[in-house]
Amino acid sequence: MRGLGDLEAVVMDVLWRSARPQSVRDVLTEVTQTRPLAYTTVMTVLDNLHRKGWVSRERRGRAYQYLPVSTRDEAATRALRDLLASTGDAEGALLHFARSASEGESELLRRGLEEQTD
Amino acid sequence: MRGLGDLEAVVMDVLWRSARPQSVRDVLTEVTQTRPLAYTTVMTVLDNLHRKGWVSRERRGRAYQYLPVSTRDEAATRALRDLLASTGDAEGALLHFARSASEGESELLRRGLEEQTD
DNA sequence: GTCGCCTACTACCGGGCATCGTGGTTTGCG
DNA sequence: CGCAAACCACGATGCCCGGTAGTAGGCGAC
Repeated sequence: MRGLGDLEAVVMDVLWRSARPQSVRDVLTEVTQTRPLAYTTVMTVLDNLHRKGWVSRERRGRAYQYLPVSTRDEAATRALRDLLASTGDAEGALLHFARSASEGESELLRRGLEEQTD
Repeated sequence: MRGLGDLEAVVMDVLWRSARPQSVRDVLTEVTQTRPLAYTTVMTVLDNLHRKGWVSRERRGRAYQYLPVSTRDEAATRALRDLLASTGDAEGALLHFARSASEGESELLRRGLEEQTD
């Protein structure tokens, strides 16, 4: 994801997959299944994500509970718009994307356009 | 643009805006209008872009002529797809994007879907 | 009051990018 | 022919960010 490092993305993924706010230990437990990391590493990452505005946190006893500020889809959409804006020709890019969209992509785009929430 | 540094993006922009292949000196002349840079800086950047596969080059006398490997729109579209793939839920993201598309975005998407080139 | 978990703070390293200098080679011109 | 200008290859430096973690200190449980 744009603006996130590898580990940061992994951590955000954990938060997005879980319905409830997660403590550092929760995330550590999850992430350690596939990647051995120190407690403080995960803590630092969560702190950085908080500082950068990706997650909010509230104290629960002595520990923090972290939760994403946006849903995964919202974050992705924002990233898409950022990317488009950075291309120097957002409209050309979007048009070219739609023209070259695959079957599946077209389907999703059409559906989305119909269900439009504006 | 995804995968490019600031200066690299500026240089790619110069290449994309010009119809013909550009030498280091050409790019330097252009870029120096707004940003004082050494010849070798631009040369290094172009060399890096070449190494990373963003541009190709051919010798023209003693100098290289650089030209983009893809059009701006193609590069942007590839970047969009990369980004989607990196979100962890490409379909959800795309759907959410289409649903939340602005007036102008929707217009472009519809047009693109109609003119579809597959 | 001691043990264990938590946070805050700091540190270090590697990689990527911006920036440029030097040295060497080619080429046009006098 | 000989020199200056243009060009390239290579390497060096500095900075910032992200991954990784240790240490110090607080607080709650027992």
